[in-house]
Amino acid sequence: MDAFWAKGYEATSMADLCACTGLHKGSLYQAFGDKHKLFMDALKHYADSEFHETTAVLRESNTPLENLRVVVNKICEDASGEKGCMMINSMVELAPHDPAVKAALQGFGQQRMHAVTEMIAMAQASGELSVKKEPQKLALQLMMTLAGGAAMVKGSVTSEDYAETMNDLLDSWV
Amino acid sequence: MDAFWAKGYEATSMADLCACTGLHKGSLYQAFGDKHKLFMDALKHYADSEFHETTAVLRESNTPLENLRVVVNKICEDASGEKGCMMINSMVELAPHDPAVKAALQGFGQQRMHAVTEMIAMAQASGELSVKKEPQKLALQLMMTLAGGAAMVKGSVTSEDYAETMNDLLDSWV
DNA sequence: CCTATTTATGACCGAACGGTCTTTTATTAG
DNA sequence: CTAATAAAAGACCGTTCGGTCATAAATAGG
Repeated sequence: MDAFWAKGYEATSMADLCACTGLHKGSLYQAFGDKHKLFMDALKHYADSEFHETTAVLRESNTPLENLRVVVNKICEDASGEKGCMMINSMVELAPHDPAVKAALQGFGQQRMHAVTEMIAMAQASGELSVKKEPQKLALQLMMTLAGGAAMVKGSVTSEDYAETMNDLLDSWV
Repeated sequence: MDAFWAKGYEATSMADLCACTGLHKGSLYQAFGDKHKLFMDALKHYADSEFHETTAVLRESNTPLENLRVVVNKICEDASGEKGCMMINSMVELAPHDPAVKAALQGFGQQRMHAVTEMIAMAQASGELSVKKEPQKLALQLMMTLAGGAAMVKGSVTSEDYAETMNDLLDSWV
C-alpha cells in the first residue's frame, strides 16, 4: 500500500513491491493474483483504514461543529506530506481508464459524502453553523476543497496553508 | 500534449506518442531530446496556452466580479471531461519525485495565484465582493476548490456539480 | 543537374516490465 | 519421525520499454 500510495500504479514495479514487502514475486502472485488485483486490495485497505481512523476521533462529548473540525483536520493531516491522499492520487491517475478503480472510488466517495453531509446537517441543526445552504452542497464544497489541497500539497501548497484554508472555510460557515 | 494529458507521463509510451503525432521515434528524439524533455515541453505548452485562452475572455466592459466569474467558468470548462487539468494531473503524478516538474508547476501556480488575487482585490475594491478576508487567502481557497474539482471530475463528480460548486463559492463572497 | 546538408525512417539494443513455473524449504497432521 | 501440504524462492518467459544508429529520402545551394 505504501509503495502504491507514494509512487502510483504505473510507476510502481513488481520489483518495488518485492523490496517493500520483503517477499518475492511468486509469493505475491500466489497471494494476490496479479498487480492490478494487488493494487485494488491496497486501495481498499487504504480507504477502509483511513475512514476507520477518521471516524475514530469523533467523540459524543463534542458538539457537531467541533467534531466536524476534528474530522477535517484529521483528513488534512493524513493527506499532508509528499504522498498526498491515495484515493485522490488514484482518481487522477486511473479513474478515467480503469472502471474497477473508478467504481471503487465512487463507493468510497459516497461513503464520505454521506458522513460529512450528516455532520454538517447536525451542526446546522444545533445552530453552530449559520450558513443556510443544503448540507449536500456544503459537503461537496468541503470535499472538493479537501481534494484540491491533497493534490496541491504535493507540489505548490504547504501543509500549513492547506490546514488553514480548511479551517477558514469552516469559519466562513459559522 | 494530448497523449500526456489524457494518460499521464508513465502510462504514455513513445509508441503512443508516435501514433499520436504520426512521426517515428527517431524524429521525436532528434527534435525533443528524450521523453522527459518532450513532456516538459508539452506541459509548458499546456500551461501557456491555457493561461492565454483564459485571460483572453476578460473584457474591459465587464465588472471585476463578472470577469472573475467568466475566468472561473472557463477554468471549469477546460478541466471538465475525462482528461481533467494537465497541471493537476502532473502535480499528483510527478511533483513529489520530479524536481523539474515541481518547479515548473510552482511557477505556473504562482502566475495564476497572482492573477486571481488581483482580480479578487479589484472585486473587493469595487464593492462587488463583501467578504473581508485577504485576497491571497480567498485566491488560495478558489484555487484549491478548482483543483479539487479538476481531480474529482475524473471520477466521482459531474462537470455540472463542479461548475455549480464554483459559482456557489463566488456567490458566498458577494 | 549535381552535390551537400538536413530530415525522416525502421532495424536494432540492453534493460526492465508483468507474469509463470519448477524446485526447494517450512510447516502441519498423523 | 514421517508424510502431506502449503508457501517461498529464483530461474525463466515473451513483451515492451526508452533510446540509438546507420541508411534512405527530401530539400536547398551552387
